[in-house]
Amino acid sequence: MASASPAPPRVSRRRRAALPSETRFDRRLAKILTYATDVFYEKGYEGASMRDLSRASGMSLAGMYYYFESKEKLLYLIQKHTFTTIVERLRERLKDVTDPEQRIRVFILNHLEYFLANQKAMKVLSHEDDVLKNGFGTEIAAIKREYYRICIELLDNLKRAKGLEFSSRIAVLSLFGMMNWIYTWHHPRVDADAGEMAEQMGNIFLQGVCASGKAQKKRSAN
Amino acid sequence: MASASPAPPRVSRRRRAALPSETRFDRRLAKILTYATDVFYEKGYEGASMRDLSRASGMSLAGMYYYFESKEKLLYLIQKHTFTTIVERLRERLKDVTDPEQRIRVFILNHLEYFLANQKAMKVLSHEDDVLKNGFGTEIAAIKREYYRICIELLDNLKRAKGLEFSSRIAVLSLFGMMNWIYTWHHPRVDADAGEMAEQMGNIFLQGVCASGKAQKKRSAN
DNA sequence: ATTTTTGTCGAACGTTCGTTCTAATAATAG
DNA sequence: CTATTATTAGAACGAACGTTCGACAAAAAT
Repeated sequence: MASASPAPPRVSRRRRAALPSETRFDRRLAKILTYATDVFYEKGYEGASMRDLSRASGMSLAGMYYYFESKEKLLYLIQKHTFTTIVERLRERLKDVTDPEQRIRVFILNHLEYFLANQKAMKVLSHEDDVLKNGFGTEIAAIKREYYRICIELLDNLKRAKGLEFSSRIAVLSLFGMMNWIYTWHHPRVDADAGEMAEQMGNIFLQGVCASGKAQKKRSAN
Repeated sequence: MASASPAPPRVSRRRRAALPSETRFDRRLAKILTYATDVFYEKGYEGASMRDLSRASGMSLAGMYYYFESKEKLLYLIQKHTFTTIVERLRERLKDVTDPEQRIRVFILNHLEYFLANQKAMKVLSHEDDVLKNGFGTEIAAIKREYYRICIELLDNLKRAKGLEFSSRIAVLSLFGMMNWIYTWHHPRVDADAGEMAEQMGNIFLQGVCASGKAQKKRSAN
């Protein structure tokens, strides 16, 4: 498996890379990724076998390996695509907003909207956080760190604008916890949609950090 | 494997259930549970093999099955013990406090203190949430629902006492998210201890729900 | 001292795992 | 219509899986 395998014939990947920019290969691979996401969502990465994945995709076990070289790479592709997309969309949305508080609300809304619209993929991203090894793992970790950085900066801006004082790290990670935990309990039938959820979590979080950040020393309140 | 196996000799479990109330068997089993928790923490339930567990326990593969009848039962024992203990301690602590806000702070402190003192077990409880099937699964789910109920009641009391209005469900599950997510990021060397963490998360959450629950209709704030 | 019980182990069971070989088909091009 | 390339599948690989068996040592009871 490791070292230099003597056979380079496989791994053609992109056809001629010419015009259509989305080859049949790419489209089929994307389909497989979707089916695989379903299976990983239901059984977890370790619990899902390649045979489960092939059955769900309607493709033979061997046929799968024409599209990707290992189960681990498959998980990597899912995570990379999901995470890249959510960061992309966030950057787009942040362009329109300047108010520090609103920018945080945009962050929360973007996260929850994408999370609930792609719940399965986001569970696979959140839950199978530390299963990728070596190169794959570090690449996903880098995107994660970047996403974290963005949120920290948004919060630091709010602190500066409002003269607040609190630990950005704990606040941000608490916020991530609130949002990411959703995959364990949200049911579209009974729970509110992303907009409503973002409103409420935004309220709790923003009023929380604003109020608690104001009092340098503890106040007895009333 | 299924059906009525002809051999009833195994499954003696508790020795004579008499005086010492903690037999050698129980003590050895508890040790194994601790080692197993470490392994599940590192590799996940599906990713950890019985051979991994036997190696960590310093006991032969076959020897393990003298103490429990399956890998799933082992996970069940870990989760049950962990969850039961945290609820027990909570009940004890709540006896001393009557103020609704303080009771919620007690809840948070109890959760975080136990979480950080037993981080591995708590990850195994949080992360391997839906892997137990049938009887095992429903029993753990029942404790979880009970724990959730307690928290909802604490929050409803606060709402009544302060005349607040917000969704208890979203608030509680947000709080659980904040707290449980810790297992993904908390490092004892760099992050604060449970008391400090409970203080800060308690601030964010309580000020958050209090402030956001006061305004029935949205205010433009400033 | 010997029987019974309690604890432990090496070896193996049958099954499933991720992956690969080989060869046959479908699509595309000349 | 052939040559070529992209795509699929059957069968098998060795390794690892959870679990069980039967024999055996240590401890406790008689």
